[in-house]
Amino acid sequence: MHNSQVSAETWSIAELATEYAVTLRTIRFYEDRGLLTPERRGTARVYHPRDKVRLGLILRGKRLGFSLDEIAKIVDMYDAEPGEEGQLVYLLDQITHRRAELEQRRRDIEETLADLSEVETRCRADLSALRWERPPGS
Amino acid sequence: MHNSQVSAETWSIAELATEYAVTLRTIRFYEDRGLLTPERRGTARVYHPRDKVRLGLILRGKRLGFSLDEIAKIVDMYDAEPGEEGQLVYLLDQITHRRAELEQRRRDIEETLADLSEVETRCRADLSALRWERPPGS
DNA sequence: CTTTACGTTTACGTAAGCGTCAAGCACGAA
DNA sequence: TTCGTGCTTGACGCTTACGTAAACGTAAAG
Repeated sequence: MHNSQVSAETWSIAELATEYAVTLRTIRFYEDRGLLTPERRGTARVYHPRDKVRLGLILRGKRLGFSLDEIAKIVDMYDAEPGEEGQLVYLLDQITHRRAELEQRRRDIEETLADLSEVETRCRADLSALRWERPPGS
Repeated sequence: MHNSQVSAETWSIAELATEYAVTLRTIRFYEDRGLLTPERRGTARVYHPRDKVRLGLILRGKRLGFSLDEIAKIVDMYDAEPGEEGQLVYLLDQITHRRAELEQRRRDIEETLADLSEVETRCRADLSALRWERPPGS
């Protein structure tokens, strides 16, 4: 073990890939789209904590069904420099917008979960009905 | 008004399209993928309440970021015939699966909303800081 | 030196989810 | 009959988000 001092400060592409269960291709693709900007050590990519966090955010965004373009905007909000007033106002506006979207999604999820429970109830009823007419052990 | 009696029992493709704010193309595409099966009156499509409900479910599924294939499975669960035991067991399994997915998504949403609140707080702080150093009316 | 592991770029392939014509039927009004 | 309106079926195009080779570089280990 030759890097016990600064260990876990940076990662290779393969390390990130296995940790987040994505392919190398995927990670490179995200870089291509400007979502990740790893350091280069020679030709190889070196990922810093910032990149790792961003990858996590990207994947969470994907689970939420956002497109990479949308994710780019969201993720860039996180490490935006204070900037000028107009920029800040724009950011706050974006936040309001995203929040509304997410709350709609949450409602959709609640509804769908409720529907699933209904289907499940019906399903269990059908099942026990089946087992009545054809008693256990047939 | 010549159809005041059985009105709202069936709909044309255009009616559904405007009501749900999608294009005709989209609706036909969903039919092509087996998600909708409208009646045919001559050459025209006639949509019954069942189709309308399904379209609503499809669009909700889309908002949740499911693919049409996944949506097909989900939606088909809703109006599955009682069927045999194996089928019912399969269905219950699917329900468990979907529920897990949705709950993951809900967690993702909660986290993202929390993050957004953080960014917002930081943003508002930066903003008021700016307005302090450069007092109102500059 | 050769193998092995790990990485690189370039580039074509593909499935999903429609948009966008083009060309034509059906039907009521003028 | 002709027009307009609404609907129909192809069929091609496009973007997104990668998969999948192909062909090559680099560096440590045997």
